[in-house]
Amino acid sequence: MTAPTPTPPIVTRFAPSPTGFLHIGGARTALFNWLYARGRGGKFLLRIEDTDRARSTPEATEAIFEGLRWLGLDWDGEAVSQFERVQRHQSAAFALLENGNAYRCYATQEEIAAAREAAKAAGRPPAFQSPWRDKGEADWPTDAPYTIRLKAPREGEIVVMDEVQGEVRFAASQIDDLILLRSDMTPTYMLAVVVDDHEMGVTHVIRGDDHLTNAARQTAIYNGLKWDVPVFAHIPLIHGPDGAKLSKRHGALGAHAYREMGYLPEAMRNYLARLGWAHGDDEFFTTDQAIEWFDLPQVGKSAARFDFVKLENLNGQHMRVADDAILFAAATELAETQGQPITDKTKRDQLLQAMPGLKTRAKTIAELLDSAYYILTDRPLDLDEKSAKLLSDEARKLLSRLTERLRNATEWNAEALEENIRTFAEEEDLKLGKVAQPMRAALTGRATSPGVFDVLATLGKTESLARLSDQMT
RNA sequence: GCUCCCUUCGUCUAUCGGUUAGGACGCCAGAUUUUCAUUCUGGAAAGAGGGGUUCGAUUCCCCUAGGGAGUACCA
Repeated sequence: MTAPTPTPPIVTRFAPSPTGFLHIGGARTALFNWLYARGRGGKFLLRIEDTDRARSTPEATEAIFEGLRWLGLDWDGEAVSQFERVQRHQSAAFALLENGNAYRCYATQEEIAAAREAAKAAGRPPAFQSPWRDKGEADWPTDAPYTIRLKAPREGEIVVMDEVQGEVRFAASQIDDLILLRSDMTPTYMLAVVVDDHEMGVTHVIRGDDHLTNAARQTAIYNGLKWDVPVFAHIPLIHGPDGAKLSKRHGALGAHAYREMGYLPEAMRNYLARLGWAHGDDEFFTTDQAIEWFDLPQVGKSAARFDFVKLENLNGQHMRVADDAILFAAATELAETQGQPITDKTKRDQLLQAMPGLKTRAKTIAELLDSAYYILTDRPLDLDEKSAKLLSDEARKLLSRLTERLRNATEWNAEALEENIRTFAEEEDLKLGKVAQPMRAALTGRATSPGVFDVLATLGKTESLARLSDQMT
């Protein structure tokens, strides 16, 4: 079933501009590139598009690295800075000038704006048609600033072969003579991307479908340079729960935000991969499976809405099967970023020990930490409303009888304690719940918790008896 | 305005002309249970609208509507 591997190794890339954190849409684009490369023994490169000096910051670059690292999306080699490659971009522009596929344009911005207005009013495509396109050196004014524009084809059409969108055709009239080098001779994005992708050996450009029309423009540049056009795959954007473009209000948060909400990287990868891509009926899968299964033709063409509820469910499923040690590490780390590091050795041990009971009850690490409340706080416990209600006078009397009995217990593990307490309930002629609930309230300060016998076991005899006694007086 | 893309349960999706239109999340009901979860059963829930093509369309074509993207000396 697997397609024959093409001879040139596959190279994909992720090329964010460092103007903010790694948002969720970018993370998914990176994931798709990563999955595609990793599934085919290819390379996944990272390029920082920092040519906009005013908006690019080193902090943002670092945030992107961190987000990618947290998600486990490792890139090959050093990250490339686009800004540092301006000379390469310029020489490509000059090459285009020399082979007749670009020209000097002396049109001022006012002239261009006026021409655009006129075209728009006449209902024509607003693509600016420069009068300098066919002028020669003899016509050039001296000392006037100029830009270098691509001499895009005027006739025919540009066809973009896209692995996701299929064959997309653009009339040449739609593609204007885009600027390659600005009047200060700095390269534009359109040029820089083409040059960098080509020189980095990128074979597959997988990016958001907001770049689909750019693919046509860039194809014109590739053609002018006589370079092979890479395989394009324009994936649909992610929308917010309301169907509108993803904004900060919804899920357009940085990767760090998801981390702080207590999501596991493994679950994020699973959810993000599943958003806009499917492998039959598979919903819950590992990253290795995603690497094995992922392919471009299966990517859907329509935008998907970001659904936190489903993410939570998936995260819960991954937590249930995760190693206790991994969950422990994530929980202690989260506690630390919340400013409440868990330093006490006993508590750390108890947290790890209680993990099997905690992980089936939480959908996020944050929830897990919350339900580990009974481990993390010191006595005397604050009782919440429901647990206070469970501790009626009658219940307290019952508990004091039970406490006496437990004082004599020789074996302090969940199984032995369960047997012991079940016997006690029978002797009292009570259903187990009548004993378990008040006990849970005294032990945890809440009406819900992991199994009480497990709670008893993790807390240990001394602490358990102390907490029970706290409620006796 | 112009160009391009998209449209199956509320949401994410499967289906590659013939299915009782499948799965998952969420929701409802039930079972298990010391609480809460987990787990397990069952249920409600979809092909935007209109034309074609065809023996037969969710599937292919066209139109309409709705949504999205692009249209910069931003990236």
